[in-house]
Amino acid sequence: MRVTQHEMDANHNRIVEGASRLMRERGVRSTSVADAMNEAGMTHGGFYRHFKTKDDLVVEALRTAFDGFAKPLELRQQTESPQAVVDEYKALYLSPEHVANPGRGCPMPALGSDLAREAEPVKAEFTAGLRRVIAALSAAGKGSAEERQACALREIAMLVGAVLLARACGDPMASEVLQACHQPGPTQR
Amino acid sequence: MRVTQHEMDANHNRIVEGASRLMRERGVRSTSVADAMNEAGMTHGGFYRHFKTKDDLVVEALRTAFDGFAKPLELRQQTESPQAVVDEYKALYLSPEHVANPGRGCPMPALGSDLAREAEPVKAEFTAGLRRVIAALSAAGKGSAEERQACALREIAMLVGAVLLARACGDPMASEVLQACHQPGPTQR
DNA sequence: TGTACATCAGTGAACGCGCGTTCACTGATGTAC
DNA sequence: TGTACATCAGTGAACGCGCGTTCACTGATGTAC
Repeated sequence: MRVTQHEMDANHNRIVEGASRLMRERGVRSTSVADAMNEAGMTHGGFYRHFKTKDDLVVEALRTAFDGFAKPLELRQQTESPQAVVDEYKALYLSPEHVANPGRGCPMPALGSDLAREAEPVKAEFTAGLRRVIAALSAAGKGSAEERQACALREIAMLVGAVLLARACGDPMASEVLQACHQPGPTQR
Repeated sequence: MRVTQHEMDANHNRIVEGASRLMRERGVRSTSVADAMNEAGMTHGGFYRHFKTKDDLVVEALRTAFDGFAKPLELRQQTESPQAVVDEYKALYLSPEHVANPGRGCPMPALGSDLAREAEPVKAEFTAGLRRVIAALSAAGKGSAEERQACALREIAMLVGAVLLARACGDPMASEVLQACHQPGPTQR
């Protein structure tokens, strides 16, 4: 039962978006090709009309995850002050809602440990996503471009680490982590 | 071919230590029961003389990983100043060697994303390990115990996030991340 | 615009494989005398 | 200390299951005339 080109594109997007959510929730290895297809309302057999291998899906799903998480940030950047964007991002990132809903959240803490073991194309996509977030957050602050970028990187590392720890610990430690990292204070020394 | 009690204990430790390293390198799901037993020079059939389920091995392997990584830190604490311990830990943590060798490194960035999806006993073990690291690092700095603990937590979150990002990106981004996080500067704002 | 036909998106059975777990078996260990 | 025997750590075959991938098939779509 062949479908129209337009319908096929829509199906493709549904597969990638569903897989992107499932992988952030359950992990890359624990999301099967059949899971991803069922999530899109199809059966596993048609998978290879859309992707050469499962790895291809991982790359597209990662791109989609960064898109969904970075795009709102980039849009807000056009209407708000750089510092306001950073403050809002930080509050959103460290919220209990973000910790509780990895499927709709940042792919870095959700998939980081997994993706560190994946092949080059996946890592390249991850790097591209991180660069987008750095760019969106390094407009604020003072100093040279390099200094502001390093500062943004430190901030991102802390946010990613905080959400990772909060999710791996569970309450009540999760709250302690979020609260500590929400404070504007310096890191040690 | 029954072995002595002493030999059995030694085998148990070899299984746990090997699994601890393999899991940090390949991930929890990608390290099979057979992998862990082969690593200890045995066959998979004997696994259930040592563990009730694979989950039990995960908990023990995680404890061993934290032990190997936190114990040197705690020992140094008895002979050096709190600030020196923190400085050395940070340098070690952000070193390219640590990033390149997850099997002998901190379990938090290596397994964090995985463990966030595991059951309660695993998360409890993770929390206990994190508390050990917090305790070892919160002796330095000034302010109340709560302030020093929050400060240590921010520092740990940044370190964990930095290694996670460095591993998931690969060079040259990895070097950028490590360099930025090594600077003592404040996080954003 | 209408007709004939090649294309191909999606289906569901099948493949070989590795997984966690179970089990009958082996033979050295530990124990009771 | 020596003997007889129950225990049980480790082996390797086997289990049911889900995985990624392949493939013959279906029938609506897109195209050539």
